[in-house]
Order: sequence, then structure tokens, then C-alpha cells
Amino acid sequence: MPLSKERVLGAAVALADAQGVEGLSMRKLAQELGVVPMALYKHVANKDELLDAMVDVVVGEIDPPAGGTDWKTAMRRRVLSARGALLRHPWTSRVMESRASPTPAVLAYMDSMIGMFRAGGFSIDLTHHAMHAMGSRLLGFSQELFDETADVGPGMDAETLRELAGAFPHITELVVAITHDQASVVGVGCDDQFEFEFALDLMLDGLERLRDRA
Amino acid sequence: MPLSKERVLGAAVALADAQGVEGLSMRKLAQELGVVPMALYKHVANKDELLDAMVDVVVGEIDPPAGGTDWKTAMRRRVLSARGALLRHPWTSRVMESRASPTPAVLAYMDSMIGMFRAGGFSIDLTHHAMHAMGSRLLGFSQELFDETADVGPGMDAETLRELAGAFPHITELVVAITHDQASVVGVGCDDQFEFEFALDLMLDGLERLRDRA
DNA sequence: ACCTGAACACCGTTCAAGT
DNA sequence: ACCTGAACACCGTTCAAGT
Repeated sequence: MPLSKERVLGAAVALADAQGVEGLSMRKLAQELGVVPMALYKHVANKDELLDAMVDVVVGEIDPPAGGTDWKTAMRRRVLSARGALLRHPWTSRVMESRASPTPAVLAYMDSMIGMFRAGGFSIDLTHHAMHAMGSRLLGFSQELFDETADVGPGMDAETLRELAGAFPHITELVVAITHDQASVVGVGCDDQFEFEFALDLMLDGLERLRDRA
Repeated sequence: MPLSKERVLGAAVALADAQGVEGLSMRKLAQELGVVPMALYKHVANKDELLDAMVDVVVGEIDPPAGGTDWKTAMRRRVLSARGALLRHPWTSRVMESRASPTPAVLAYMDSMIGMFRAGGFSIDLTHHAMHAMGSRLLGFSQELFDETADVGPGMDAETLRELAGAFPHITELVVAITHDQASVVGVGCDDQFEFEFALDLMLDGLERLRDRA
């Protein structure tokens, strides 16, 4: 099977999925494909172009806008579809943020999102503010700085727990409350999907209210 | 002047401010300090620890919570103070996101923010959702994926502009509208500070409404 | 003309040798 | 005991040599 841009991209995405983007190097990718490193440069100008192309693979997995519903439902669905793609390829958000300018595929996605606001009756100005306010949430970034329950796993003795509670009383109160809520549920930690939708709906509802007021 | 952790951190922050975090290497940092690379390892265990310490320098620049006002004003001020610190050191958001777990200083900041919601009358559950919904905005991340006007500068001929308009009609409409709005203002492009505050207030207003409804 | 190995200019960090 | 140069194991990419 000869090398092709498609095969290079597929292997790169798979490697990043498996090892994270830090584990992706031209040399490792070549080895994965059973090829000398320089062979990759026939299909990709350099690593930056490879990263851009990988982003476009993920963006290509986002569903097109659903027809036959109101703007809010359609946008909600599409953002959740984008979130699904990013959850399958968690390296994407980091790579996108590190890139200097967006790829044409990302621009096309943004263009389509702007169109959905416009079709929903939003003025140009409000659409502009809305796009900024949605920010990277448009693409399904959950933009969590950290998972508050990840650090408070079973591998922590009572002594350090007591120290934590002293240093960060409010975090502790919050974690305890969450954990108790979920005593009956399997596993611990908060429901990321719920939190994402909570924030998304808060945003969409607020924007709708601003539109109706104008 | 002997090398100290303080001096190493100061030089590292200055180097990242000037060259971006990609331009920061242990070797360059050592050269900047007129020191052999290995000398740094007396004050910092490794590069990861250096990055964590640099983040803490920036977090240390965030104002403490203002007393004597309502929760909303106090939180608004503090978030804008955090945004100021991040604007002075634009590499911080990227570094924070690349770190596996938050530093104690970041945890302390989050703890204090949770405390401000609680003092404002938010239930534990709503505070939890609020922290997630605010996400990295709590720290002043503007989380723009790109600046829509940056790519449409003067260095673009009419032909490529027409192509862009065909491919991305909605983006074009938006950029044209923004540019016209600001014909009288010096410079082109949207007001990032306004957009940030717009999104912040949308969030805070929405959260307040949810609190009052409960 | 095409492919590719060696080489270049980097990187973070280890480790042993020198003081 | 402390400091540090050389070395190791990487990296993306250039370039000339080999076919």
C-alpha cells in the first residue's frame, strides 16, 4: 500500500488520539507507517501543515446544521455534535489554540454558525457579540481548567485531606457536596456533559432574551 | 548578583513576555542570565516546575477580592483584574492549559471565587454549575479562536477579498458591518475588552436570574 | 528525476569528571 | 561538596549524495 496524504493523516490522528499531541512527532509517525521520516514530506510540507490538516479531519466530523427546527435547537445540536468530535479527539482544542490562523474548514464552520444566528433573527451586531460570547464553546471546547474531583481520588490519606480542607475550605465544601449527591450513582465526579449543556443553555437563553428585547 | 529562584523566575517571565512560550527554553534562559544551563537546575527541579512557578507569578498579580460591594460587582472586578494579568502575560493561558494539575495558587484563587458565589447567596449546587459555566473566563481567558479582523487587513487585494466573500458570506457581512461601525474610530477590528465584558455580564446576569428563581 | 541517509541546529536532562 | 562540560536521547528540517 503506497503512502498517501490520506494514510498519513489517518495515522497522525490515530497517533494523537492514542498518545496525545505531545507524543506525535514526524519521526514516530514515519515509524508507525514503516517509512523513513523524509518520506512524509512528499505529502505534507511540514509539521504545521500536518497539524492543520489533522484539525480539518476533526472539523469534518461535525454534523451539518439540522434543518426544520428553530435556531436554538439547531445550534444546540450542532455545538453538541462539535463537542462529540472534540471528545473523540481531545488533542484538537490544544492544537487549534496553538495555530496562528484558522483553517478554511474552521472558517466555513464559523461562517455557517453566523448564518444560523442571522436566520434566527439576530441583528448583525448582536450576532457579532454572540459569536464572541460563545467563544470556543461554539466548537465544543469544555475549557475546564481542571477537574476538581480528579485530584481527590481514593489515593489520598486522611491527613492530606484535612490539610486541603484547611487551605481550600470552599473547594472542599463543594467537592463533598458533589460526592454526596452522587453516592448512589456509579463513579464519582461531576457530569461533564450536564455542565457543558448547563453553560450552553445559559448562554443561548441569555442571547435569546437580548434578541427579543431589541 | 548571585542566581536566585526569584531572578530565574523574573527572567523566565520576561523572556516569555517578549518571545512567547515557544521561545522559552532552559538553554536560552540560562544564556539570558549569563549562566551555564545546568546552573538553573539548582533553583528549579525541571522545566515543568519552572512553568508552574511562572503561572503563580501571574496569578499573584490578580487583585484580592474587593470588599464592601455586592457579589456581582466584586466578582466582575476580580475577573477583569485577572484578565488584565493575562493580557500582560499572554502566554499564561496556554501554559495553564498544558499543565496537568493546577498549582496551589490557582486552587486558592478558585477557592476564593467559590467563596464569593457562596457569600452572594448561591446554593452549593448552583455555585458548582456557575464555576463550570464561567470556566476559564474566571481567570480572564478571552478564549478567542481567532480575531476575525486580523486576517482582513490592508495587505489583501480585491481579488482574494472577492473569493473570501464567496466562500464565507456570513463572515464577510459581519466584518464589513464591524468595520463600518468603526470608520470614525482609530484603528480597525472589534473592541476585545467590550466583547469580554459583554460575555461576562451575560453570564453573571443569567446566573443571578437562576439564583433568584430558586 | 526521485528517494533517502547523514547532517544541522536545536531541545531537556543525566552523569561523570573536575575543582 | 559543589559546579559544569560533555554526552544522551530526542526533535523538525535541510541538503547533498546515491540511485
